[in-house]
Amino acid sequence: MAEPMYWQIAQALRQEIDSGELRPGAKLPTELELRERYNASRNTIRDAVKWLASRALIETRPGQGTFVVERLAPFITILSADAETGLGGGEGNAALSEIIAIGLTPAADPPDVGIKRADRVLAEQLSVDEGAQLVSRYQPRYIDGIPWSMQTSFYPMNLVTKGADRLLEAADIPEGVIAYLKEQLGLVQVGYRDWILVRLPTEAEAMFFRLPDDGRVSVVVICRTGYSDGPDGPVPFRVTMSIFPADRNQFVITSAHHPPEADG
Amino acid sequence: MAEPMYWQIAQALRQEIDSGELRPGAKLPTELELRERYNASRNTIRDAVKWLASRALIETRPGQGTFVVERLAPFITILSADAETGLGGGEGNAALSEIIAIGLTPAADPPDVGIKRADRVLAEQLSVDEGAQLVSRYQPRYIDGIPWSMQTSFYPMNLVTKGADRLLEAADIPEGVIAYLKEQLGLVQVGYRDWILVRLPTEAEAMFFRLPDDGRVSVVVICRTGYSDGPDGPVPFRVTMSIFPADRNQFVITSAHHPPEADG
DNA sequence: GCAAATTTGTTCGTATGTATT
DNA sequence: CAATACATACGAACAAATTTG
Repeated sequence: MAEPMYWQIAQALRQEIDSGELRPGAKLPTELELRERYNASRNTIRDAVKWLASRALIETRPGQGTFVVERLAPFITILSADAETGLGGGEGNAALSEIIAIGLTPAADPPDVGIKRADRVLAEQLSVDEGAQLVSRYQPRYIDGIPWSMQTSFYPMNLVTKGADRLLEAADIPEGVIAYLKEQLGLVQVGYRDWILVRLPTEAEAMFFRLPDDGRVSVVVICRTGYSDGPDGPVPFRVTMSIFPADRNQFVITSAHHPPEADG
Repeated sequence: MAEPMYWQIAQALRQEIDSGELRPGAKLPTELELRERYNASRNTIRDAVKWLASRALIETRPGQGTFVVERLAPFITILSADAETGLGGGEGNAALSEIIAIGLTPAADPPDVGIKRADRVLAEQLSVDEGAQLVSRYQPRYIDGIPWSMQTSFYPMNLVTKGADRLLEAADIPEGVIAYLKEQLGLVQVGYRDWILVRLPTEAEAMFFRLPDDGRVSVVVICRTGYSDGPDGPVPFRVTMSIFPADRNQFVITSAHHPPEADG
């Protein structure tokens, strides 16, 4: 027995889960019962349980027991532009993306509006000086009441001084900011760049999404920079950072012609 | 003291890491030293260390000690088509994506070629019957000798019977399969759909990428379906699944006109 | 190359605290 | 309030990996 005992116990339990003997939502035997079944100490059983819990196969609930996790049906978000319907995958309300909503009702809290100085990354993305004033608009988003994404958009302050006053109002812009800026300033988004990365959630993100306290669920960060046409080429005018829990979100991007029946 | 001791110790150590007192690569005090410093038992110290290790802030090396992790500079992969240079972001050799390579040398092992029956997902993606014969071509990819991605492409068998014999050869197709299929069969990729998700690595993936044994590093799965023009609209002819470790890979997608200086 | 010292990994036992039913 | 179940914390011993002498 080259492998440690807790590992072997974990594999045995995993096999029960994989085989369907223990179905999602099912309660595992208590630590004391497992202690007897595998003839190991309670600490060893706990090590086995932790091995499975850190891989998101089971979860422990103090006072209740240990349960096989129930996989959430993933939300699928369309990131791409449909060439026919326009740029930016449904930037109507959701600035970044549109969900495949079949009987699901997306919602958003009114935005928190603030003024922020550009850090190095934002300054580079928006082609402004580091420390330049930006308008930030933060919105938590929900699907069927479940926290879905945290979205923050940043705009150079000169858009406000040029007349886009509503950027500073802490109220939703129902037609979408892209449409508002077009109407108000004639600013047209001619393209965008998405930058995707995966990292561990901050404490605030873990709290909002109700992620487990350990670091087993990452978040996907999608940072979209929108461009308008300028005299010397494209000029960035908005950066949107959207945060999604990685365990229940997937993304689809289409390029050029694609078939309408597009899901997995 | 509402918070447990191991948590407080973990926070104290995290603060030392965040403040730069403990720099990346630095060795933490040994468990015995921490035991004295915090006046706790070794098991409690170990719980604190585990808390930090599960969040990828530190790593333990048996026989050596505990060290602050050194962040790898992320590889950035371009997923999008540049409208001018053609479809599919440099599908020359790499089927899916091109890396921003500044002095980096990408490489790939010769492909493993196999025949596989389509499972439900592949059958749907490729619009073939479940169980239909597919050619699979698997290639591990490296950057500067470091495992970078695992890439598997699936093609309907009828491409072979129509004349694309080299799909069955266990040899690289240097000009790229897209170019080969165009030359050989006149098959043109007119678009594609990328499907992105994050999940825990399989055992084989963890081994190939040398990921830590615990489940703290996820992988990003990018599933690209390529389409050609058919009499009744686009027809899928290839599915490529690429696996990347989430801790050292980022992705960029551009849409429409975008500025040339595009990185973060 | 080997033996000793160092350091983390595994396993046991025990006691007490906290959350839920 | 009592019972149940997981969480925290202590102590101890031995094993395995690595470095050092």
